[in-house]
Amino acid sequence: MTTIRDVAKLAGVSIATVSRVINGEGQVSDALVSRVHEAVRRLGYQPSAVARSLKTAATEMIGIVIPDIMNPFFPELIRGVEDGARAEGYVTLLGTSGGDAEREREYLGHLGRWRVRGVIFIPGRHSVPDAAILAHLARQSRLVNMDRRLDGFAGDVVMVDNARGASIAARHLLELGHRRIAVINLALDSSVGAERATGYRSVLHEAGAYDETLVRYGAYTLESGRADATELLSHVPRPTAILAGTDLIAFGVLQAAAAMGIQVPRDLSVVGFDGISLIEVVVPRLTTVAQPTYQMGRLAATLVVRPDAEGDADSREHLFEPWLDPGASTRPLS
Amino acid sequence: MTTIRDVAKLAGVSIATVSRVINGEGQVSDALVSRVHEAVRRLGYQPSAVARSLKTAATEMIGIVIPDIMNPFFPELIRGVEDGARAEGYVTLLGTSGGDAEREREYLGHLGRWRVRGVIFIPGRHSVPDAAILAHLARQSRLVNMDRRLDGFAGDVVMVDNARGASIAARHLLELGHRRIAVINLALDSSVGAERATGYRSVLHEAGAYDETLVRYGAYTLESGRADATELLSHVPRPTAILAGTDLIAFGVLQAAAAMGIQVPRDLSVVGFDGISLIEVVVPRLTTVAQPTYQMGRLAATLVVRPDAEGDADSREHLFEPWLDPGASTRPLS
DNA sequence: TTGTATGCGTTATCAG
DNA sequence: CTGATAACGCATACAA
Repeated sequence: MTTIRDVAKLAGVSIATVSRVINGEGQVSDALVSRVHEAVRRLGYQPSAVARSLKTAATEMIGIVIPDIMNPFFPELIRGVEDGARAEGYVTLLGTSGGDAEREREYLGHLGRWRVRGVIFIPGRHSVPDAAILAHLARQSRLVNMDRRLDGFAGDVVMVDNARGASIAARHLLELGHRRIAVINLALDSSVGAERATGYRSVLHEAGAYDETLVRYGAYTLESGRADATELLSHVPRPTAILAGTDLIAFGVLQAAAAMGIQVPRDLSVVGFDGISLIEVVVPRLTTVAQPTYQMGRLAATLVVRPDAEGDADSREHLFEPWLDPGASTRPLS
Repeated sequence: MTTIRDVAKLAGVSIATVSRVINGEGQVSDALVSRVHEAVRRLGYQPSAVARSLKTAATEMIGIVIPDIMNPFFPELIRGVEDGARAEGYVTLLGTSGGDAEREREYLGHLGRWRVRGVIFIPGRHSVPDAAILAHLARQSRLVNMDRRLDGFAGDVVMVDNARGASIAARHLLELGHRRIAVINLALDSSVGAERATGYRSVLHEAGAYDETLVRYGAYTLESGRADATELLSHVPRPTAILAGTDLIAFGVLQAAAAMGIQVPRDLSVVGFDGISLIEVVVPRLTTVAQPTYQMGRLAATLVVRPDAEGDADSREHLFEPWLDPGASTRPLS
């Protein structure tokens, strides 16, 4: 490897001057500046970020730990995070945990040893993250909790208002005249499932349309949604609408309906949650409650690298507003 | 931050001993080993990967630069890469270029300055990567080119046999009796498009079924596929089948067909390419030519961190075999 | 404006 | 077996 010393020698200056030129600090005469630049160019010199970081005790790297990159929600989130990081000159270390607490620990450990500026952490469903590890990470870097709530966590939290979103979805169906409404939600052991459950329930209950026997709790997968839907749609009388806890679950519902010869939206209205871009792909285009996934990722990254930039520094909880994104999978009850 | 010195002091040993214990090297008496471990535990000490890397001149990081993480093909690839890296104790730095040469340069620069062990590079469609940057990267780390061919590149290449895959798709339709076959392929300026084009053409041509007026070249997007399909499907007589250059394009074809009241597969057979997991979501389930995306990612990572592990070190070109993954979007011409 | 010298937290060499 | 100590490549305080 060529080092700053090689550049200095070739340019006939000291390494301090080379450093100054490269970082644009201090006053250096034009003559030396161009000689240094020339030497850098000739040697193809690239300063070592490793050495630089050791000296400055800062890395210009952030980490993100997500449960599952195959879940279409996360690529968009990552895009936001990466753009946010990039805007500040940071690069992103990615770790996918598969929801496994052991792998979460492993990645958080890596991130800590690399002394990243901060970590955006989305815990898996069953993860009981090692409190000590998190505490240590938080001490040396900024920790931002996203999407799924980490209980007992004191730092910044970025997520959508799940209860609000769920109530928007439920209200939409009620306004369309539906009353026999089934719910296929995420299991209650995740904050996402629990919060959405309260949203669905409170609105449906208020309208006298909450039927516990039509409520299911499953996993964040298409298969889970399909299975639950298949069972629910065989009830007599059949539900006229289904509230799906996520878009992926809603896709499963669409499949189940298609397989049973039930036409959406004629015979059944379906509402998803998340607003992943793939809702455009299915037929009929899914009606869903969307969240500003990309923006949330960007905010999380900004919170990590420039915490003061976000106005109300006191507010640790950044709750985003979801909105109804109407598709062709819902229509008035006829 | 707590350093190796703090640990040494608390344990009453030299920093050399602490280092030995942590890395499990050299001979250290049991007594000191446990004293060091105890001190590490008490202080919550985590060795600095930055300092370690400066000393050892190795980082245990690899980089991957992809064009677009929203393209569902890449998350699966990344999963393979990350698992492969993780298996060797490496972490993954992610960069998405948006196909922009400027951002590619930026990320490759970052990766070089971080002295990563190697880089998996998937160039964007129009990228003319700076040869000098690549050469420099290749000198200090291992460079693996994936998916889209980087011309003039001398290192390892990992990709599917595109021509073979395209010919498999074309043959499938021919065997089903189709003759009026349209092709919606990727633009020829990417190696993927060009190679698939030769596969489609040679097989169709041999069967006397190659009709240049039914061939389109577009972008890797659903919209592009939908637009081209809408136009092609208005031809008289209408094509009875469409070869789509990617699954996403095929999704666009399905949408166009649905919008025009053309039933798949009754009135139109559609074959995709890539085998992304979402083919399960659409109705009818897409017939496609699949590639071992995850495995390819794993191999690329292994090639980077342990190049000797892959038997035939002489062969630089790792071409994977695609296969037909039959769905419900194709059927015999009636 | 420029250069010299110190130290960042490790690993590894060399003595003891 | 254990401990001093010298780098690793850079940024920076201090001198000149």
